[in-house]
Parts: sequence; C-alpha cells; structure tokens
Amino acid sequence: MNIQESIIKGIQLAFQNTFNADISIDQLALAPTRKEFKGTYTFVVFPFLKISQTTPEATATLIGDYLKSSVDAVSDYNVVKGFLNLELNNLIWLDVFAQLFSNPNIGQLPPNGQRVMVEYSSPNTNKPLHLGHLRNNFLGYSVAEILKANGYEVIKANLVNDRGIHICKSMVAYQHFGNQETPETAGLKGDHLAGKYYVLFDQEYKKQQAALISSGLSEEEAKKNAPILLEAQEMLRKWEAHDEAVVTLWNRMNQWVYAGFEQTYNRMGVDFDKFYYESDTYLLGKDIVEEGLEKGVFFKKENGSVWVDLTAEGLDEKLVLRGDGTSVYITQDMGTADLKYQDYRIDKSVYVVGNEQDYHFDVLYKIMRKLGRPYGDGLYHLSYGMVDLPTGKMKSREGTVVDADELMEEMVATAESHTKELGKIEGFSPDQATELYEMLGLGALKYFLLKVDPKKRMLFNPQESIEFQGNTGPFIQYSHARIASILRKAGQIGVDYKHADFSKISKLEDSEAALIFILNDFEKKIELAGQEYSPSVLAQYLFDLAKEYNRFYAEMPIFLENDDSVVAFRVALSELTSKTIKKGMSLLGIHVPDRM
RNA sequence: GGUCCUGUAGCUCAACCGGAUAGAGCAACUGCCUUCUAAGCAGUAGGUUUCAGGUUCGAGUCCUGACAGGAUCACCA
Repeated sequence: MNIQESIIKGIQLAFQNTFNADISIDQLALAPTRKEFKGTYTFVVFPFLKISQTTPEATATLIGDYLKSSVDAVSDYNVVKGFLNLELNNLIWLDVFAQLFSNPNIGQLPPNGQRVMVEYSSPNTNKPLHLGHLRNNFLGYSVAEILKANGYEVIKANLVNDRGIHICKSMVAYQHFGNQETPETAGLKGDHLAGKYYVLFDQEYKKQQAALISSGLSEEEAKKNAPILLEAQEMLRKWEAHDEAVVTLWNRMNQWVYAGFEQTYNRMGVDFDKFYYESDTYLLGKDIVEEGLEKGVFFKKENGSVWVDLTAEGLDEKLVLRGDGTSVYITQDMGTADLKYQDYRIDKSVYVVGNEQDYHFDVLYKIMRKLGRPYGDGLYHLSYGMVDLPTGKMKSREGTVVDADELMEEMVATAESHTKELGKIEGFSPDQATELYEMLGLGALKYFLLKVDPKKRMLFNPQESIEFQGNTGPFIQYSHARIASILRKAGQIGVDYKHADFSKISKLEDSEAALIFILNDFEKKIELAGQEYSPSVLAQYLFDLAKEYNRFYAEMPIFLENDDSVVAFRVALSELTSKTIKKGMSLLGIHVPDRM
C-alpha cells in the first residue's frame, strides 16, 4: 500500500471514529501541499462540513489529531482555514525510494489483457511529409508507446492513401513533363520527386484555367473543364479499370515515394506493425451499407442514395453511398474499421488525425455504434490541432510548407553548431558526434511538438521556436548526461550503491525528499498520459523531474560527503532518476545521451 | 448562418477535472564555474486568466450570453 492510500484510509477511519460517518474512499482526495505552506499532502475539509457539523478549523484539527496518532507516515499537521496540511515523517520517503529502486521494470505496468490499434501517419503518396505530419507521427508513435507502458498490446498501423485523384494529378504531370526522370537522375528523394510533379500539375492547371477564362468561360466552368484536370479524371477511371499502362506508372511512382518515406520514417524514429493501403480498402464498406439498410440504421432516398440520420444525436443527415452506387470516404472508413477488427480483434482503436476531421469521425463512430459493433465503444479520434507558421496556414501547393526532411536536417545542424560552440565534443569520435547531433536535434524537435496539449493548435516560428535551453528536450537530455557522468565516476571510485543498505540513512535533505516525491509520481503520470492519450502530460513531468534533479545536483555534493552510506544513497537516487528519465523520454520517442 | 475547438505574463506553454497568494520556460535584469558537465543553479521584475452575468463556502476550471481566432457543415478525400 502506498503512502497516499494509507493516509486516505486513515482519513476514512477518522470520519468513522470522530464523526460516526461512512465515506467511501473515492470521495477522498489528497492534493500536494503548496510550496508556501509546511507539509506534503493537503486534505481539503470544506466538502465535509455538513458531516462534521462544526467549523472548518475544528474539523481539520480533529482529523489531523487522528492521523497523527494512528498513521505512521504522518508526523505532524497544521491547519490553515479549511486546509489540513499533513507533514510526513521524512524517512518515509526512504521506504518509497527503496521500493522504486528495487523495481527492475520502472515505468512498465503489468499487462491488462487488452489490445489497441493506433493508426497514425497515413500519408498521401503524392507529396513529401511536412511539419504537420511530424506532429502526427510523433504523437502517434508516442501514444502507442505510452499505451504499451500501460499494459496494452499495441498494433501501430499506417493507412496509406495511395490512390485517388490527387495521385493521378502527379502522374499526369509526370507524363507531360517528366522526360523519364527518376529519383536517381534527378538526385531527389522519390517523395520529393512526386511532390515536384504535384506542384507542376497545379501550375499547369492554373495556366489552363486562365486561358479558358480569357476565351470567355466562367471561372467555375474553367475549373471543371481544364484539359489537364480532365486527363487526371480520365486516368483515375482507367486506374479503377486496371488499365495496364496506368497501373504500371502508378506502381513505379509509388515505389519511389515509399523509398523516400522509408528514409524519412527512419530518421523520425517511427515504425509500424501493419500497413493498410487504400488501393486495397477503397471498395470496402458497401456490404455494411446493405447491413445498415436491413437493420434500419440507414435509409434510401428516391435517387437511390443511402443516408444515415443522426439528427437525434445532434448531427445532420449524412450520405454513406452515392446514388450511382459508388463509395464516398465514409463508406470505405466503415469497411476499414471492420477490417481492423477482423485482423486483430482489437478492444480499442485510436485514430491520430487532424481536427479538421472531427465531424467526420464523430459521424463514423456513431454509425459503428448504431450498427452494434463490439469495438464501437473503443473507437477514439485523437484529434490534434494544426501547426501554423507566422505567415499563417501551410499550403503544399503554394510552397509555404515546412518540409519534414529539411526541418530535421536543420535541427541537427543547429544542434551541431550549438554543441561545438560550447566545446562539448572532446573525446568524441566522428561517428559518436554525428549520433549525438542527431539525438539532440531530433530530441529538441520532438519535445517541442509533444509538450503541447495535442488538441491545441500551435505556432511554429522557424527562426526562434526551437531552443536548447529551459523547457526543452536537450535540457532533459543534458540532465541525463550529467547523471551518467556521476555513475561513471561512482564506478571508477568503487561506490557499491546497488547493494547499499539505505536504512542506515538517518535524515533526508529537502531536495532529496522532493526528488523522491516526484520520482514516485512516474507511474501515475504514465497512467494519466494513457487515459488522456496525451504525451504532453509526460513531457511536462519529465521537465519537472529534470529540474528537481538539477536542484539536488546543485545543492548536494555527492562525492564530497564523508558518510559512505550517504554517498551510496545519493548515487542510487541519481541512477533511479536517470532510469526514469530514459524510460520516460523513450515513451516520447526521444533518445538520451550518456555524454554531451 | 448552424455545429465543434481555442482564448492564461511581451512570446511559447502549465495549472493534478471546483480549492489557498494562477505556475514554468524564453526574452530583460542581478548573483554563482579553483568542488561531481554553467545546455545548469539561485534570485528580481512581469497577471483584472478576452469581456459581462450566474451557480457556491470557494471559479482560470462548471452554466448563460457577448467578443476574437480556427475548423467543419459537398453524391470531395
């Protein structure tokens, strides 16, 4: 039983004995005491005045007296208005520490028997990844790792959008302007090559529109009738009819893109257990439309189109199948939802998709629940906000995007120059130095994107957004490197902290107790991050932890201490902190160095 | 226009789901490298939590209404 639980149990007994009242455990909560007051945990008595029938002060005092005499951990208390501040026996934190220190799997909760799929990334194969995709990928990867730490079995899935009109646009432009160019001859990554033709398509399309307008067509007509657009539409029809030449080109260009994506994914450090391709799934879901009609969940209009009526749930009527019997987006999403379940029998399914699709997923999930799917209640849209630039929204066709590959390259270069400026690479081999720059550059970028609550939209200023000081990835990485240095020295001078007997410690300094206090929160934060699907909870925690360690580091001399058992204890405390940082950062997808 | 999301220090973000005098980082200013890594530590300054009502012992947090920004509302994906 941990400290909080035993105190809460004590409070429950206090109510029983003092006020003759039964209160259930889940109505009782402890908050950390604010810094300006003495104490560790605070119990607020205001809600219980009806039960105690006396003043806040008297109520708090009576409970405080009871706890002090009957709960070992509580050494004293003070009362400020209705706030009962509990002071703990400092040495209680030694027991907590010993428990944490002996846990070989810190930050890993036991298996919970549930299986969850996290779908993320899900790129279009007509252009390279940009800053927005980085947020998506880092979020998805991190949430998947956090769920693993919470005891789930996790399947990371990537639903690749490899077909459709936008892909055909790149293909048409390539046919016109490509001159048999390949990634090799162009010296471009395959995804960037495809993106180049996507942009060329748009330029040509606009040119043709202008020509049509000057020959007398309205803007709307010009948009619909530009020859190059008609070509793309014709190509899509041919693709759907399995036209050999079109499929060959499609395959060729997609392979280029996949090779490019693979490089980008490798550098980002994300991975997937399962790839789904829309070219395989885009026809799914029509049987579900039939099923929905039979069950009365859907209804048919006169022209044959099929709809779902969600007005009772506060939404609108929504089309699920066109009048001509062809699919819309949501048709295939219904089919894919079933496919995921057939493949893995998942209990939960998380979709990491931007918030511009909030409405779409709201509709999708309501439909699947109406259809009585066993996984219906486990569907969750992890909706995240857009990443804006100071100049406004990114538009890939207008070239105002921050390219993912370029940004990562810049981050690593900045990390390199920064490190060299500080003169911190003595003794590094060139390979080790490269590895460090990669770690720091990517760490800064990932931390920057993950520390913010996912649902909030965020501003990215390329000039000044990413720092290496303060609340940043490198700050936490630096803290880890500092500890690694302590551990090396402990090894050199033969401090046997792994088998030390901590019961010999007779008193704890404030910064030691505070550090253990925050270390003790690690698992709770992992649980919270999992429940909320929010890596930012962990990021914030790790920053606080690193800060607390740095305070301890500055205040407590470790090796100058005379008492051997105190030396061993402080080294052990440092090691536990470094393990916690390393594990926590790994859940954010960030590596930590031993030297920097 | 309907629906949804957001609004906290000059800037970027927190605030443990209703608790005490709203906290960090950046930027500014002041100290600390002859001791384990100064990418650090300690400190100063910075706030009518967009506004107006309401709910109660108590509101940044919940409710109503404004205002501002964003998203969405296609037989598009």
